[in-house]
Amino acid sequence: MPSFADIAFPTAVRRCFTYRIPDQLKCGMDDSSEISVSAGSVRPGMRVWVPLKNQMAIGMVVRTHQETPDFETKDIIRTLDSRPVLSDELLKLAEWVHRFYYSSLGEAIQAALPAGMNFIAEPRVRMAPNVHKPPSRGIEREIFDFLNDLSGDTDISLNEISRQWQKKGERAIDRLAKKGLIEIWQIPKVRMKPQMETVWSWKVAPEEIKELESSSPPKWIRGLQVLAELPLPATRVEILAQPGITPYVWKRIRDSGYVTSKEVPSDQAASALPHEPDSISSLNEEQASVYEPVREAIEAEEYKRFLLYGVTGSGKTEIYIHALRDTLARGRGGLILVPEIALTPQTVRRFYRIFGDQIAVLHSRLSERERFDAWSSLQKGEKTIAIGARSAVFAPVRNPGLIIIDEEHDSSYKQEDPAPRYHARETAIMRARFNDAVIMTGSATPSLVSLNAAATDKCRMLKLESRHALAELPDVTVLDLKQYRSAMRGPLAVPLFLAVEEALAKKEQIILLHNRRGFSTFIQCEDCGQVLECPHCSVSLTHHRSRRHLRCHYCGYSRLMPRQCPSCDSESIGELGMGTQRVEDELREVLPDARILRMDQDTTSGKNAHDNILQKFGRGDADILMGTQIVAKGLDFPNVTVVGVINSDTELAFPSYRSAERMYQLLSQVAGRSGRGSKPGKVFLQTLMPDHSALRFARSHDFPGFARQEMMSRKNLDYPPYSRLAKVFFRSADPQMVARVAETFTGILAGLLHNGTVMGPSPSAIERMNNIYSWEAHIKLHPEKGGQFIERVFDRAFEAYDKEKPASSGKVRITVNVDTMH
DNA sequence: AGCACGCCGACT
DNA sequence: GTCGGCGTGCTC
Repeated sequence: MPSFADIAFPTAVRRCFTYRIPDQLKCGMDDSSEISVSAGSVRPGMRVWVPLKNQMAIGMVVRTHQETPDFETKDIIRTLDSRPVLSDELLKLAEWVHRFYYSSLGEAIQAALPAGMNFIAEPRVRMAPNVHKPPSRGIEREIFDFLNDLSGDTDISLNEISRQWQKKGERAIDRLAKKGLIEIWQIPKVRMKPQMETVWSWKVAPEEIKELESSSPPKWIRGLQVLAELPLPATRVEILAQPGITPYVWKRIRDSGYVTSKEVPSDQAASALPHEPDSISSLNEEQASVYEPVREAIEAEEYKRFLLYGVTGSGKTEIYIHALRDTLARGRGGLILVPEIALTPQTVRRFYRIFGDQIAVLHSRLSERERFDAWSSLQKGEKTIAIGARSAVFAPVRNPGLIIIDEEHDSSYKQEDPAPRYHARETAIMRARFNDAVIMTGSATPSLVSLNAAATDKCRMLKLESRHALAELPDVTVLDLKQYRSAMRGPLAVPLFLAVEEALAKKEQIILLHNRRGFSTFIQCEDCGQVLECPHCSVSLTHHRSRRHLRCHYCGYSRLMPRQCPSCDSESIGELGMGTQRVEDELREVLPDARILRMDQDTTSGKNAHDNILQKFGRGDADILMGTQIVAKGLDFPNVTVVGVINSDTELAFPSYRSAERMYQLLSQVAGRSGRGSKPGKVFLQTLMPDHSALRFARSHDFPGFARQEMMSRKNLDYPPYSRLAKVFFRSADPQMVARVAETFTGILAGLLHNGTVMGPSPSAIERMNNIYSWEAHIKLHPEKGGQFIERVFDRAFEAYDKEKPASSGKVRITVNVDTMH
């Protein structure tokens, strides 16, 4: 009976393709009717090499079956893995992502595989055999000669040709292939193989060595004797480390054929971090009682969801550590997700100290090789805990029994682009369900989505009320900038300025947050009101003072600062808003003796620049750390006693239903930077809107109050968590066509869904970016509806759209973003 | 999404 | 003729 395999490809095509499994690649049944798996047999989770259209491609087997399809099938050529690289569990998770976030299955699978294992085919070219007459002229001749000069039957990647000759080269290659002068074929581009190293062992039997010795010069004999003492196989480095074996002696031993080499996978270098498993601290009374239900759930080995709500410093990490320990004790694995920005050596060290090299760290700053090795060690079961950012939700931890999501409200858990546009928190919840695992999410300012889950018993809320014994919540002062207009010292209102001076005098440290989201320094004409905008993106240009030019932060366009308004020729054009650079300059003027460290995108572009700046500040090499959002994220600086937010309102300038939530989170996080040690902290929030709810509640650290009010306003508007918001995004270089397609497609959606659930379409906030126009529509889905519903709605919409789409609408890209964060 | 194919206008 | 741009349709 023929067998078939459904195969997913890493493209945006949402459906799978069915291939025949040739007999030699089948999983047969043996006599005892147990499945006998022969090497190379096709199983789900393996990558295979198959013909697709008129070329070859790498695909992922997602299902094998006996259902003969009603169309012609092609054969699988061969498998690329000897065993599945994706477990059934992760395959199932990828399928869920594929439905729920409306991505292709291949895209979801790609997200679950480490970089370097991405399934991509590489086209190669070489001379056809027995070609004598070269093409007459032009690029064809040039490329022909180039290939002809390659020695023997050497081949070269098509990419190399494209790099040298660009598009023209690709055309020429096509023609050369048609004439039969060259051959094009593809090989699977398997970038990552396990790291290999060369080891040496005896080629001759030990008895024979004795004989050989007598006829050799004394230097070698000594070398051979030393070598005989060594346990072989050994690496070259190990061998040369022996006294008496000089590089020359080694060369002679090798060349005489006493030894032979082979390639073996190398082990990972041992980690140098401190490991003290016994340093696990016992939980205090409150932590212990909060932890109790978690412990019970871990014991029961069933799906259970917890929301750990506690301010910074209330000891959430201790609870995570205890939960992990109890999970490992039951022979199950653990998964820890943290925001990328929080994935610092400090965080890792804390877990490493207890669990040692049980932990695999999945870091964006690791090399591809290192990430692949970390991934493999989890898959092989050598490591049982994974810690990483968003994409680590797919880490191949075996039999995961516990998933931890720290700072669960953080928006970096949502992947916005490219597809799959998944939310790691929601994906982790599904993974926990599939595995009968416990999931614990934690935050000082939980997302409204999670709070709602707790209110509806989908999740149990656990509260840690008290901050660590010594640390007290800081005093928060709201400074109304309208009242301090004539009492400013540079960018600081007098009370903040005085607090900074006092801290400086006491040799304490200060953090200043200058929020730049939404707008920064822009140039406006005081006569006609014209704002200088980027000619390619409808976004205001940012003034960079140091270079006296204006720059678009989206596309990189730059121009000199004009003397006159380009629209009315008035000379009264000037700066509004304030860039971080200028705040720093003004700060230096009013605080000439303070050592100021600036941290923002401009100063943290280098690879480790971010860590370096934080380390510098941590060591006390600077008094003031000033920067954008980055400075608000979870770091412990015990000597910081004053935190100031220079402009608390800018978050609100960004149009989004989540702006208030984000603003509260930001303010509360930044407030948490103060008073982390034994000294009490002071927080100052400068604002033009002192009555805004986020500020009002932040002043009294009243997150529940803020959440209650925000929840009500969400309910009134039917926004998340009371609905699920999906964004449909339309992009094209043709402004008329985007608008038309957006109208058509949105109309279809409105016909498929209830009244009032489809909003828009409208041009995006940044209508034009890099000369691409974008429109968007938002739809509100019932929050209880799952992936099946989402898939059906959009499948139907696209089906209907295919029938009534206008001519040449193909250049409009339509993307779906379920649970979008903005 | 790619990518080939085929149609069409602009040229050595 | 032939080169290159762009719209259309397909991938088991």
